[in-house]
Amino acid sequence: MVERGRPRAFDRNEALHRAMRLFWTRGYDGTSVSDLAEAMGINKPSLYAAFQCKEKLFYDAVALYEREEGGKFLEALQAGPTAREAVGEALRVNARLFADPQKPGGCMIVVSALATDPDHDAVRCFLSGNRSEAEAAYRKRIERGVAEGDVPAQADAARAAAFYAAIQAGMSVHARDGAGERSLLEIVDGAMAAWDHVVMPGIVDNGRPDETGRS
Amino acid sequence: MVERGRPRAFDRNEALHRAMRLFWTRGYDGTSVSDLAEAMGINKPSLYAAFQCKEKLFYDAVALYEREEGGKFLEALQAGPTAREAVGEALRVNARLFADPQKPGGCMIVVSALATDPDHDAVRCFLSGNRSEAEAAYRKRIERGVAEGDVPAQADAARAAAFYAAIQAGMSVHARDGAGERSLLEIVDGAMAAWDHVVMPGIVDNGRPDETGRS
DNA sequence: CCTTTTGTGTACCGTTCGGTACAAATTGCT
DNA sequence: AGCAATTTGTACCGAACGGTACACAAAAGG
Repeated sequence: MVERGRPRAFDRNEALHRAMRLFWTRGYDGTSVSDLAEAMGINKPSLYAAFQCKEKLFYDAVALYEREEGGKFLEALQAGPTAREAVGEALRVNARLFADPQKPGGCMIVVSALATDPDHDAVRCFLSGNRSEAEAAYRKRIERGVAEGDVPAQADAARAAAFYAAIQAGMSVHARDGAGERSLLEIVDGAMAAWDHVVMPGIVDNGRPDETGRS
Repeated sequence: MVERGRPRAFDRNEALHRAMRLFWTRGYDGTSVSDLAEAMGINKPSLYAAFQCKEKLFYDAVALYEREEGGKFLEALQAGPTAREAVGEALRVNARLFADPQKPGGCMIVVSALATDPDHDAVRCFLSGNRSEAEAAYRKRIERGVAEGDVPAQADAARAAAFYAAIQAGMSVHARDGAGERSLLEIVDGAMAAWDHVVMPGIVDNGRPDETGRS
Protein backbone atom coordinates (compact mmCIF):
# COMPACT_ATOMS: atom_id res chain seq x y z
CA MET A 1 0.00 0.00 0.00
CA VAL A 2 2.81 2.35 -0.89
CA GLU A 3 1.60 4.25 -3.94
CA ARG A 4 -2.03 4.55 -4.86
CA GLY A 5 -3.64 6.61 -7.54
CA ARG A 6 -2.12 8.46 -10.45
CA PRO A 7 1.57 9.14 -9.94
CA ARG A 8 2.83 12.70 -9.80
CA ALA A 9 4.11 13.78 -13.21
CA PHE A 10 6.77 16.17 -11.90
CA ASP A 11 9.73 15.98 -9.54
CA ARG A 12 8.56 17.56 -6.31
CA ASN A 13 12.09 18.47 -5.23
CA GLU A 14 13.00 19.99 -8.56
CA ALA A 15 9.80 22.04 -8.52
CA LEU A 16 10.50 23.19 -4.97
CA HIS A 17 13.99 24.19 -6.01
CA ARG A 18 12.60 26.40 -8.76
CA ALA A 19 10.10 27.93 -6.35
CA MET A 20 12.95 28.65 -3.95
CA ARG A 21 14.87 30.49 -6.65
CA LEU A 22 11.86 32.61 -7.52
CA PHE A 23 11.08 33.50 -3.90
CA TRP A 24 14.76 34.27 -3.36
CA THR A 25 14.81 36.61 -6.34
CA ARG A 26 11.48 38.39 -5.97
CA GLY A 27 10.63 38.05 -2.30
CA TYR A 28 7.45 36.63 -0.81
CA ASP A 29 5.10 39.47 -1.73
CA GLY A 30 6.70 39.91 -5.14
CA THR A 31 6.10 36.31 -6.20
CA SER A 32 2.62 35.31 -7.34
CA VAL A 33 1.30 31.76 -7.29
CA SER A 34 0.80 31.92 -11.05
CA ASP A 35 4.44 32.90 -11.53
CA LEU A 36 5.48 30.08 -9.23
CA ALA A 37 3.40 27.51 -11.08
CA GLU A 38 4.87 28.61 -14.40
CA ALA A 39 8.45 28.53 -13.10
CA MET A 40 7.84 25.12 -11.55
CA GLY A 41 6.45 23.81 -14.84
CA ILE A 42 3.13 22.75 -13.31
CA ASN A 43 -0.44 24.01 -12.98
CA LYS A 44 -1.82 25.63 -9.89
CA PRO A 45 -3.92 22.66 -8.72
CA SER A 46 -0.78 20.49 -8.81
CA LEU A 47 1.04 23.13 -6.82
CA TYR A 48 -1.67 23.29 -4.17
CA ALA A 49 -1.96 19.50 -4.05
CA ALA A 50 1.75 19.16 -3.39
CA PHE A 51 2.40 22.20 -1.16
CA GLN A 52 -0.95 23.18 0.43
CA CYS A 53 -0.70 26.95 0.06
CA LYS A 54 1.68 29.75 -0.88
CA GLU A 55 2.85 30.26 2.68
CA LYS A 56 3.71 26.59 3.29
CA LEU A 57 5.44 26.42 -0.06
CA PHE A 58 7.56 29.36 1.06
CA TYR A 59 8.46 27.66 4.32
CA ASP A 60 9.44 24.51 2.42
CA ALA A 61 11.49 26.65 0.05
CA VAL A 62 13.32 28.28 2.96
CA ALA A 63 14.02 24.88 4.48
CA LEU A 64 15.46 23.74 1.16
CA TYR A 65 17.56 26.92 1.00
CA GLU A 66 18.98 26.19 4.41
CA ARG A 67 19.79 22.63 3.42
CA GLU A 68 21.27 23.50 0.04
CA GLU A 69 22.97 26.82 0.71
CA GLY A 70 23.25 27.05 4.47
CA GLY A 71 25.07 23.78 4.93
CA LYS A 72 28.53 24.98 3.96
CA PHE A 73 28.15 27.95 6.26
CA LEU A 74 27.33 25.81 9.30
CA GLU A 75 30.08 23.35 8.40
CA ALA A 76 32.66 26.09 8.17
CA LEU A 77 31.49 27.50 11.45
CA GLN A 78 32.07 24.16 13.15
CA ALA A 79 35.18 23.14 11.26
CA GLY A 80 37.54 26.02 12.08
CA PRO A 81 40.21 25.19 14.65
CA THR A 82 39.48 28.34 16.64
CA ALA A 83 36.32 30.41 17.01
CA ARG A 84 38.06 33.28 15.28
CA GLU A 85 39.09 31.27 12.26
CA ALA A 86 35.71 29.52 12.16
CA VAL A 87 33.72 32.76 12.19
CA GLY A 88 36.00 34.25 9.56
CA GLU A 89 35.70 31.24 7.27
CA ALA A 90 31.92 31.03 7.76
CA LEU A 91 31.62 34.67 6.73
CA ARG A 92 33.81 34.07 3.69
CA VAL A 93 31.66 31.10 2.68
CA ASN A 94 28.63 33.33 2.81
CA ALA A 95 30.41 36.13 0.97
CA ARG A 96 30.99 33.73 -1.92
CA LEU A 97 27.40 32.50 -1.79
CA PHE A 98 25.86 35.98 -1.67
CA ALA A 99 27.93 37.21 -4.61
CA ASP A 100 27.55 34.07 -6.73
CA PRO A 101 26.52 35.36 -10.18
CA GLN A 102 24.62 32.12 -10.79
CA LYS A 103 22.29 32.86 -7.89
CA PRO A 104 20.09 35.69 -6.69
CA GLY A 105 22.16 38.19 -4.71
CA GLY A 106 22.27 38.08 -0.94
CA CYS A 107 20.77 35.72 1.59
CA MET A 108 17.24 34.51 0.93
CA ILE A 109 16.44 34.71 4.63
CA VAL A 110 17.35 38.38 4.71
CA VAL A 111 16.08 39.69 1.40
CA SER A 112 12.81 37.88 0.78
CA ALA A 113 10.54 39.48 3.42
CA LEU A 114 11.99 42.32 5.49
CA ALA A 115 8.87 44.49 5.38
CA THR A 116 5.44 43.12 4.54
CA ASP A 117 1.78 43.88 5.05
CA PRO A 118 0.31 42.72 8.38
CA ASP A 119 -1.48 39.81 6.69
CA HIS A 120 1.88 38.21 5.97
CA ASP A 121 3.50 39.03 9.28
CA ALA A 122 3.88 35.33 10.04
CA VAL A 123 6.25 35.07 7.09
CA ARG A 124 8.33 38.01 8.28
CA CYS A 125 8.51 36.56 11.81
CA PHE A 126 9.48 33.17 10.45
CA LEU A 127 12.48 34.69 8.67
CA SER A 128 13.31 36.85 11.66
CA GLY A 129 13.44 33.70 13.76
CA ASN A 130 15.76 32.07 11.26
CA ARG A 131 18.06 35.07 11.41
CA SER A 132 18.10 34.76 15.19
CA GLU A 133 19.13 31.15 14.78
CA ALA A 134 22.06 32.18 12.62
CA GLU A 135 23.10 34.67 15.28
CA ALA A 136 22.75 31.93 17.91
CA ALA A 137 25.01 29.71 15.84
CA TYR A 138 27.71 32.38 15.92
CA ARG A 139 27.24 32.78 19.67
CA LYS A 140 27.50 29.07 20.35
CA ARG A 141 30.64 28.77 18.28
CA ILE A 142 32.27 31.58 20.24
CA GLU A 143 31.16 30.01 23.52
CA ARG A 144 32.74 26.79 22.32
CA GLY A 145 35.89 28.79 21.73
CA VAL A 146 35.77 29.90 25.35
CA ALA A 147 35.32 26.31 26.48
CA GLU A 148 38.20 25.18 24.28
CA GLY A 149 40.45 27.99 25.41
CA ASP A 150 40.97 29.86 22.13
CA VAL A 151 38.69 32.70 23.29
CA PRO A 152 39.26 34.49 26.61
CA ALA A 153 36.86 33.50 29.37
CA GLN A 154 35.54 37.01 29.87
CA ALA A 155 34.48 37.26 26.21
CA ASP A 156 31.02 38.63 25.42
CA ALA A 157 29.86 35.95 23.00
CA ALA A 158 26.35 37.34 22.55
CA ARG A 159 27.64 40.78 21.64
CA ALA A 160 30.17 39.39 19.20
CA ALA A 161 27.50 37.19 17.64
CA ALA A 162 25.24 40.19 17.15
CA PHE A 163 28.11 42.03 15.47
CA TYR A 164 28.92 39.27 13.01
CA ALA A 165 25.26 38.56 12.30
CA ALA A 166 24.82 42.24 11.46
CA ILE A 167 27.84 42.12 9.18
CA GLN A 168 26.38 39.14 7.42
CA ALA A 169 23.03 40.90 6.95
CA GLY A 170 24.80 43.97 5.62
CA MET A 171 26.64 41.80 3.12
CA SER A 172 23.30 40.57 1.81
CA VAL A 173 22.08 44.10 1.16
CA HIS A 174 25.37 44.96 -0.47
CA ALA A 175 25.19 41.88 -2.67
CA ARG A 176 21.65 42.88 -3.74
CA ASP A 177 23.12 46.19 -4.81
CA GLY A 178 25.50 44.36 -7.10
CA ALA A 179 28.61 44.04 -4.92
CA GLY A 180 30.97 41.31 -6.08
CA GLU A 181 32.76 38.61 -4.16
CA ARG A 182 35.86 40.71 -3.75
CA SER A 183 33.96 43.56 -2.16
CA LEU A 184 32.17 41.22 0.24
CA LEU A 185 35.42 39.48 1.20
CA GLU A 186 36.92 42.87 1.97
CA ILE A 187 34.02 43.55 4.30
CA VAL A 188 34.65 40.23 6.03
CA ASP A 189 38.31 41.12 6.32
CA GLY A 190 37.41 44.41 7.98
CA ALA A 191 34.97 42.77 10.35
CA MET A 192 37.51 40.19 11.42
CA ALA A 193 40.00 42.95 12.22
CA ALA A 194 37.64 44.00 15.00
CA TRP A 195 37.62 40.54 16.54
CA ASP A 196 39.51 41.24 19.75
CA HIS A 197 37.60 44.39 20.48
CA VAL A 198 34.25 42.86 19.66
CA VAL A 199 34.87 39.75 21.71
CA MET A 200 36.27 41.65 24.67
CA PRO A 201 34.82 45.15 24.62
CA GLY A 202 36.32 47.46 27.18
CA ILE A 203 39.33 45.22 27.65
CA VAL A 204 40.81 45.57 24.21
CA ASP A 205 40.26 49.14 23.08
CA ASN A 206 41.29 48.46 19.60
CA GLY A 207 43.56 46.11 17.78
CA ARG A 208 45.02 43.11 19.45
CA PRO A 209 47.86 43.41 21.91
CA ASP A 210 48.34 39.67 21.80
CA GLU A 211 46.91 36.99 19.59
CA THR A 212 48.16 34.05 21.59
CA GLY A 213 44.89 33.60 23.37
CA ARG A 214 44.91 30.21 21.69
CA SER A 215 45.31 27.25 24.07
CA MET B 1 -3.34 83.72 -10.34
CA VAL B 2 -2.03 81.81 -7.37
CA GLU B 3 -4.88 79.56 -6.27
CA ARG B 4 -7.76 78.67 -8.49
CA GLY B 5 -10.54 76.18 -7.94
CA ARG B 6 -11.56 74.39 -4.81
CA PRO B 7 -8.82 74.37 -2.21
CA ARG B 8 -7.35 71.11 -0.98
CA ALA B 9 -9.03 70.02 2.24
CA PHE B 10 -6.00 68.21 3.70
CA ASP B 11 -2.40 69.05 4.50
CA ARG B 12 -0.34 67.55 1.71
CA ASN B 13 2.79 67.33 3.81
CA GLU B 14 1.01 65.71 6.73
CA ALA B 15 -0.57 63.19 4.39
CA LEU B 16 2.79 62.45 2.79
CA HIS B 17 4.29 61.96 6.22
CA ARG B 18 1.68 59.34 7.05
CA ALA B 19 2.26 57.61 3.73
CA MET B 20 5.98 57.57 4.47
CA ARG B 21 5.37 55.85 7.79
CA LEU B 22 3.20 53.20 6.18
CA PHE B 23 5.66 52.49 3.36
CA TRP B 24 8.45 52.38 5.94
CA THR B 25 6.57 49.84 8.04
CA ARG B 26 5.13 47.58 5.37
CA GLY B 27 7.39 48.07 2.37
CA TYR B 28 6.36 49.06 -1.14
CA ASP B 29 4.67 45.80 -2.15
CA GLY B 30 3.08 45.37 1.26
CA THR B 31 1.30 48.72 1.17
CA SER B 32 -1.87 49.07 -0.90
CA VAL B 33 -3.22 52.35 -2.21
CA SER B 34 -6.41 51.82 -0.22
CA ASP B 35 -4.39 51.40 2.98
CA LEU B 36 -2.45 54.52 2.11
CA ALA B 37 -5.58 56.58 1.49
CA GLU B 38 -7.06 55.46 4.78
CA ALA B 39 -3.88 56.21 6.73
CA MET B 40 -3.61 59.59 5.03
CA GLY B 41 -7.22 60.39 5.90
CA ILE B 42 -8.24 61.02 2.29
CA ASN B 43 -9.96 59.23 -0.58
CA LYS B 44 -8.13 57.66 -3.47
CA PRO B 45 -9.01 60.33 -6.05
CA SER B 46 -7.51 62.95 -3.74
CA LEU B 47 -4.43 60.81 -3.37
CA TYR B 48 -4.02 60.44 -7.12
CA ALA B 49 -4.72 64.13 -7.72
CA ALA B 50 -1.99 65.11 -5.28
CA PHE B 51 0.63 62.41 -5.94
CA GLN B 52 -0.03 61.02 -9.47
CA CYS B 53 0.45 57.33 -8.74
CA LYS B 54 1.63 54.90 -6.10
CA GLU B 55 5.18 54.86 -7.39
CA LYS B 56 5.57 58.64 -7.40
CA LEU B 57 4.01 58.82 -3.96
CA PHE B 58 6.66 56.38 -2.80
CA TYR B 59 9.45 58.47 -4.29
CA ASP B 60 8.06 61.56 -2.57
CA ALA B 61 7.84 59.59 0.67
CA VAL B 62 11.47 58.53 0.38
CA ALA B 63 12.51 62.11 -0.31
CA LEU B 64 10.63 63.20 2.81
CA TYR B 65 12.32 60.41 4.77
CA GLU B 66 15.71 61.63 3.66
CA ARG B 67 14.86 65.19 4.64
CA GLU B 68 13.30 64.31 7.98
CA GLU B 69 15.40 61.37 9.13
CA GLY B 70 18.50 61.49 6.98
CA GLY B 71 19.41 65.07 7.84
CA LYS B 72 20.99 64.39 11.21
CA PHE B 73 23.04 61.59 9.70
CA LEU B 74 24.51 63.78 6.97
CA GLU B 75 25.09 66.60 9.46
CA ALA B 76 26.97 64.32 11.83
CA LEU B 77 29.01 63.00 8.95
CA GLN B 78 30.09 66.52 8.05
CA ALA B 79 30.39 67.88 11.57
CA GLY B 80 32.92 65.50 13.09
CA PRO B 81 36.41 66.97 13.46
CA THR B 82 38.03 63.93 11.89
CA ALA B 83 36.74 61.39 9.41
CA ARG B 84 36.96 58.74 12.07
CA GLU B 85 34.90 60.65 14.61
CA ALA B 86 32.46 61.78 11.93
CA VAL B 87 31.81 58.27 10.63
CA GLY B 88 31.42 56.96 14.18
CA GLU B 89 28.99 59.69 15.14
CA ALA B 90 27.01 59.30 11.92
CA LEU B 91 26.64 55.60 12.62
CA ARG B 92 25.54 56.31 16.18
CA VAL B 93 22.94 58.79 14.92
CA ASN B 94 21.54 56.09 12.67
CA ALA B 95 21.69 53.50 15.43
CA ARG B 96 19.41 55.71 17.52
CA LEU B 97 17.11 56.34 14.56
CA PHE B 98 16.85 52.67 13.57
CA ALA B 99 16.05 51.57 17.14
CA ASP B 100 13.66 54.43 17.92
CA PRO B 101 10.58 52.70 19.40
CA GLN B 102 8.39 55.53 18.07
CA LYS B 103 9.35 54.65 14.51
CA PRO B 104 9.39 51.60 12.26
CA GLY B 105 12.59 49.63 12.81
CA GLY B 106 15.56 50.04 10.51
CA CYS B 107 16.21 52.34 7.58
CA MET B 108 13.34 52.89 5.17
CA ILE B 109 15.74 52.86 2.23
CA VAL B 110 16.96 49.41 3.17
CA VAL B 111 13.84 47.65 4.38
CA SER B 112 11.06 48.84 2.10
CA ALA B 113 11.97 47.10 -1.17
CA LEU B 114 14.93 44.70 -1.15
CA ALA B 115 13.30 42.04 -3.31
CA THR B 116 10.31 42.75 -5.56
CA ASP B 117 8.60 41.44 -8.64
CA PRO B 118 10.08 42.61 -11.96
CA ASP B 119 7.20 45.05 -12.51
CA HIS B 120 8.43 47.11 -9.59
CA ASP B 121 12.10 46.84 -10.35
CA ALA B 122 12.33 50.59 -10.82
CA VAL B 123 11.47 51.01 -7.15
CA ARG B 124 14.15 48.58 -6.07
CA CYS B 125 16.72 50.29 -8.26
CA PHE B 126 15.71 53.68 -6.92
CA LEU B 127 16.43 52.54 -3.38
CA SER B 128 19.59 50.78 -4.46
CA GLY B 129 20.77 54.08 -5.92
CA ASN B 130 20.00 55.86 -2.68
CA ARG B 131 22.04 53.31 -0.77
CA SER B 132 24.90 53.92 -3.15
CA GLU B 133 24.62 57.62 -2.38
CA ALA B 134 24.92 56.92 1.33
CA GLU B 135 28.02 54.87 0.64
CA ALA B 136 29.36 57.69 -1.51
CA ALA B 137 28.78 60.11 1.36
CA TYR B 138 30.96 57.93 3.60
CA ARG B 139 33.61 57.76 0.91
CA LYS B 140 33.69 61.49 0.37
CA ARG B 141 33.97 62.16 4.09
CA ILE B 142 36.94 59.83 4.33
CA GLU B 143 38.53 61.44 1.28
CA ARG B 144 38.03 64.78 2.99
CA GLY B 145 39.84 63.29 5.97
CA VAL B 146 42.74 62.48 3.68
CA ALA B 147 42.74 66.02 2.34
CA GLU B 148 42.63 67.43 5.86
CA GLY B 149 45.35 65.13 7.10
CA ASP B 150 43.44 63.12 9.72
CA VAL B 151 43.42 60.06 7.45
CA PRO B 152 46.63 58.69 5.94
CA ALA B 153 47.12 59.46 2.26
CA GLN B 154 47.28 55.82 1.23
CA ALA B 155 43.85 55.11 2.72
CA ASP B 156 41.36 53.11 0.67
CA ALA B 157 38.32 55.35 1.08
CA ALA B 158 36.06 53.35 -1.21
CA ARG B 159 36.73 50.13 0.63
CA ALA B 160 36.16 51.72 4.01
CA ALA B 161 32.93 53.31 2.76
CA ALA B 162 31.69 49.93 1.56
CA PHE B 163 32.46 48.49 4.97
CA TYR B 164 30.59 51.13 6.93
CA ALA B 165 27.68 51.16 4.50
CA ALA B 166 27.38 47.40 4.99
CA ILE B 167 27.47 47.84 8.76
CA GLN B 168 24.71 50.38 8.47
CA ALA B 169 22.58 48.05 6.34
CA GLY B 170 23.17 45.22 8.79
CA MET B 171 21.99 47.46 11.62
CA SER B 172 18.72 48.00 9.76
CA VAL B 173 18.06 44.29 9.51
CA HIS B 174 18.96 43.85 13.15
CA ALA B 175 16.63 46.67 14.15
CA ARG B 176 13.82 45.03 12.18
CA ASP B 177 14.44 41.93 14.25
CA GLY B 178 13.83 43.94 17.39
CA ALA B 179 17.36 44.93 18.39
CA GLY B 180 17.47 47.92 20.74
CA GLU B 181 19.59 51.04 20.68
CA ARG B 182 22.17 49.53 23.00
CA SER B 183 22.69 46.54 20.74
CA LEU B 184 23.08 48.73 17.67
CA LEU B 185 25.50 51.06 19.43
CA GLU B 186 27.59 48.04 20.37
CA ILE B 187 27.72 47.07 16.71
CA VAL B 188 28.88 50.58 15.83
CA ASP B 189 31.50 50.34 18.55
CA GLY B 190 32.78 47.10 17.08
CA ALA B 191 32.84 48.48 13.57
CA MET B 192 34.80 51.54 14.63
CA ALA B 193 37.39 49.30 16.26
CA ALA B 194 38.28 48.10 12.79
CA TRP B 195 38.86 51.64 11.51
CA ASP B 196 42.61 51.53 11.01
CA HIS B 197 42.54 48.16 9.35
CA VAL B 198 39.61 49.04 7.13
CA VAL B 199 41.05 52.37 6.07
CA MET B 200 44.52 50.97 5.45
CA PRO B 201 44.15 47.29 4.65
CA GLY B 202 47.45 45.49 4.42
CA ILE B 203 49.27 48.23 6.25
CA VAL B 204 47.56 47.94 9.61
CA ASP B 205 46.92 44.29 10.29
CA ASN B 206 44.77 44.94 13.24
CA GLY B 207 44.45 47.48 16.00
CA ARG B 208 45.71 50.98 15.85
CA PRO B 209 49.36 51.74 16.44
CA ASP B 210 48.58 55.39 16.89
CA GLU B 211 45.41 57.37 17.19
CA THR B 212 46.99 60.81 16.94
CA GLY B 213 46.24 61.06 13.27
CA ARG B 214 44.28 64.16 14.28
CA SER B 215 45.81 67.30 12.82
C1' DC C 1 -12.95 -5.49 -15.29
C1' DC C 2 -14.19 -2.47 -11.75
C1' DT C 3 -13.45 0.30 -7.87
C1' DT C 4 -10.62 3.34 -5.29
C1' DT C 5 -7.24 6.72 -5.02
C1' DT C 6 -4.67 10.30 -6.53
C1' DG C 7 -2.79 13.77 -10.03
C1' DT C 8 -3.89 16.78 -14.14
C1' DG C 9 -5.72 20.61 -16.90
C1' DT C 10 -9.44 23.88 -17.70
C1' DA C 11 -12.07 27.10 -16.24
C1' DC C 12 -13.63 29.52 -12.68
C1' DC C 13 -14.48 31.61 -7.65
C1' DG C 14 -14.65 35.97 -4.64
C1' DT C 15 -11.45 39.55 -3.30
C1' DT C 16 -8.21 42.98 -3.78
C1' DC C 17 -5.17 45.40 -6.67
C1' DG C 18 -3.86 50.15 -8.94
C1' DG C 19 -6.38 53.52 -11.03
C1' DT C 20 -10.48 56.48 -12.82
C1' DA C 21 -15.32 58.54 -14.55
C1' DC C 22 -18.37 61.54 -13.00
C1' DA C 23 -21.25 64.74 -10.73
C1' DA C 24 -21.45 67.72 -6.79
C1' DA C 25 -18.95 71.22 -4.21
C1' DT C 26 -15.90 75.07 -3.47
C1' DT C 27 -12.91 78.57 -4.71
C1' DG C 28 -10.93 82.97 -7.82
C1' DC C 29 -11.77 85.91 -11.67
C1' DT C 30 -14.58 88.78 -14.48
C1' DA D 1 -24.12 86.41 -11.07
C1' DG D 2 -21.63 83.56 -14.16
C1' DC D 3 -17.59 81.08 -15.66
C1' DA D 4 -13.29 78.51 -15.31
C1' DA D 5 -10.57 75.74 -12.44
C1' DT D 6 -9.86 72.50 -9.03
C1' DT D 7 -11.05 69.06 -5.12
C1' DT D 8 -14.25 65.86 -3.17
C1' DG D 9 -16.84 61.50 -2.44
C1' DT D 10 -19.15 57.64 -4.62
C1' DA D 11 -19.09 54.17 -7.36
C1' DC D 12 -16.88 51.76 -10.55
C1' DC D 13 -13.13 49.70 -14.09
C1' DG D 14 -10.25 45.69 -15.96
C1' DA D 15 -6.55 42.94 -14.24
C1' DA D 16 -4.29 40.17 -11.09
C1' DC D 17 -4.44 38.03 -6.67
C1' DG D 18 -4.71 33.37 -3.80
C1' DG D 19 -7.29 29.48 -4.14
C1' DT D 20 -10.68 25.77 -5.92
C1' DA D 21 -14.68 22.79 -8.45
C1' DC D 22 -14.86 19.51 -11.53
C1' DA D 23 -14.35 16.25 -15.13
C1' DC D 24 -10.95 13.34 -16.71
C1' DA D 25 -6.64 10.42 -16.75
C1' DA D 26 -3.58 7.09 -14.71
C1' DA D 27 -2.05 4.12 -11.39
C1' DA D 28 -2.89 -0.04 -7.50
C1' DG D 29 -5.93 -3.54 -5.36
C1' DG D 30 -9.61 -6.57 -5.56
